[in-house]
Amino acid sequence: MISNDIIVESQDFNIKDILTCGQVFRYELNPSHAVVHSLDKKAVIYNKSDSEIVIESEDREYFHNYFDLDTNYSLIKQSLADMPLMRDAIKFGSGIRILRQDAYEMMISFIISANNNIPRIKGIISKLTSGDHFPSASELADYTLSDLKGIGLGYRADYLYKTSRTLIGGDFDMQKPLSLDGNTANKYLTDNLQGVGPKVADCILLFGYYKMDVFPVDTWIKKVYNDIFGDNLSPKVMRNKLISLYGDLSGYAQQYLFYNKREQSDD
DNA sequence: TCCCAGGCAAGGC
DNA sequence: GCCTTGCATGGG
Repeated sequence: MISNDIIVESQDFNIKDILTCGQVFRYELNPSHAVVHSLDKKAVIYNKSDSEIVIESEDREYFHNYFDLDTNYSLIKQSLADMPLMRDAIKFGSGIRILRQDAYEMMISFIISANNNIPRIKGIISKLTSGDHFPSASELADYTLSDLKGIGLGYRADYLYKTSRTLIGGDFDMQKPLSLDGNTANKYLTDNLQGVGPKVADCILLFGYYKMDVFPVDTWIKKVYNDIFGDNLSPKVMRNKLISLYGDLSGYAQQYLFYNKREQSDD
């Protein structure tokens, strides 16, 4: 019997960095191991030795792709190292990888994330899922508005109510963003999905469509930007300046910067 | 009590 | 186009 386990070198792979850098909400981080959920699939991750990590699951191929194991993060970090602000951030989050998550799950998760904090986001998503099952769009559409409000969504209940219906309505093309550049894809999402603005759209594109020419600007990135450059620009201008700075590596750069700032600011 | 959290929609200009 | 305002909820 062939094992489904994946063995990964720990060089560019750190469980805590990957799970707590803000890209994924359905995980548990334990001293001895971690568990991560993607749609209805689950993987258990643990350190086998100082140099090796094991990923256990029932779907080796899925999680090979999910953990982006065909991308060389040493090269990415090398390319970013000489760019502004990056050196400390890369050192701090050296084990980050951008997970290739499901686009639909990212839509739901990041609609919930708007003007919200991470523990609460995790709690709400946890209430939406039953066991390991993440609700499909049509299952979400079966919830009444008061059902959704009852799990603490607040005004975001209306966003999920409407967006779930858009997604099952047939006019929205889930594959469309794949063929578009970052800016055009961002517009496609914000034009069609309730509760998806520029920032949430960039998160969906980065984590759900693996597009690197986007730069989610949230409160933490604003702090980073203002710390360094001092000027208080609009999120849109800030985003465009950052993308022109980091180019096709913007998505990676954003995660290192976000993780660094947020963790260093913990009380 | 006020401020904040991976912001967005709507309305006014 | 840009700018302002209101917004549910829970934690500090």
